[in-house]
Amino acid sequence: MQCGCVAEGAPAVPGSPWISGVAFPDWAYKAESSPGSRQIQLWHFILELLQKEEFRHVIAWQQGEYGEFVIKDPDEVARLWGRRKCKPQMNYDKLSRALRYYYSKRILHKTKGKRFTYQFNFGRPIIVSYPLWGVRAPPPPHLLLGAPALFRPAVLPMGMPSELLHSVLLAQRATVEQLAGHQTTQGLPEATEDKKGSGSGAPRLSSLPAACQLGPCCLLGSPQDELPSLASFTPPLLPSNWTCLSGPFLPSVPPEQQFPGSSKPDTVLPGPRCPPVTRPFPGLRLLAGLGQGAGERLQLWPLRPQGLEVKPYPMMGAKGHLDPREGFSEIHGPKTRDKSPVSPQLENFKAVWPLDPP
DNA sequence: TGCGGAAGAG
DNA sequence: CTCTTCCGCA
Repeated sequence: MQCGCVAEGAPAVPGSPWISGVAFPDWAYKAESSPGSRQIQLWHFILELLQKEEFRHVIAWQQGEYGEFVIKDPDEVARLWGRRKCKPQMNYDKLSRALRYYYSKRILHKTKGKRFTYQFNFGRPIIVSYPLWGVRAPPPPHLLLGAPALFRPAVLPMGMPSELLHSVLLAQRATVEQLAGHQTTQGLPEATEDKKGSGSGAPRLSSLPAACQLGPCCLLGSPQDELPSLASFTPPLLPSNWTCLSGPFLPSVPPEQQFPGSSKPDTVLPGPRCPPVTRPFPGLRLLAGLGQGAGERLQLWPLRPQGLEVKPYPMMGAKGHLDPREGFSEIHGPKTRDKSPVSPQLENFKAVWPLDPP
């Protein structure tokens, strides 16, 4: 940002029509996720573009698969990226090389057979919190259900950095809003505090109340209070198979599988799994011992919309290393989504927020 | 088109 | 560490 070749194509510019009037939040540039100061990472950038309507002709989410996006205009994306990074010589060849590095980091993988199509590794679904539906101005559920292809459940990868998480949610919400023609005015993840990213090792989602840091996930009583920045998120469809937790609960998630920025050790304490549920999510059943159990995988089985089929999580090699695609578990969205029942009780749904893995 | 090694910059 | 740049290979 000092080279003067910033902006343009850089959504971070103030005043840009960010989905909710908020320029790309600070957290996207946090040192934790970006080496050496606030250098934006490519995947951040990609997400940025994906969120902006004006780039829809250049890059866009692909309907059909979760997290899949298509680079419609490789040269343009490269140009934008180059501009952002002050690398005038940037081209798609180079950019794609960078993207390929993400394969091994399990951030992305290539959608074979589809040109310029990549997919964020939203495998290993974990629960993504849904602050109350409609806490502020989010579109009503039916909107979500009405546009199935556009709202894939927020299936996020274990180890996904909260930044990505935010972005994804943001993106989904963007879509939702665009679709719904909604104009929400508030509520984006403004870099809620955080400032103190404390470099590495610090738990992200620093805006979480202390209580949430006790365990890998937490139920928020009042999202808008606890997680102001997320409170107004429009929740994507509920994944049919959620694994709430990460890190300590999934012993088999070796560091190599973590996403950048989340590979730091420590911090997230095992603590009480899901803290006392004050108001249990209706229709939810907690499987896998809240208390103990080998696998220690807490799964929430929400009302499963029929048609939602879920594949079991991929196993991690004993070695702990996964092939980029290995860890990708697809959850086929409502192929036969009969927009059915996402349940009327969604409004009572409590946010279950996975802390970043250590 | 896409992949991944190698070297190097910051 | 995250790319950037080059390049050979398929």
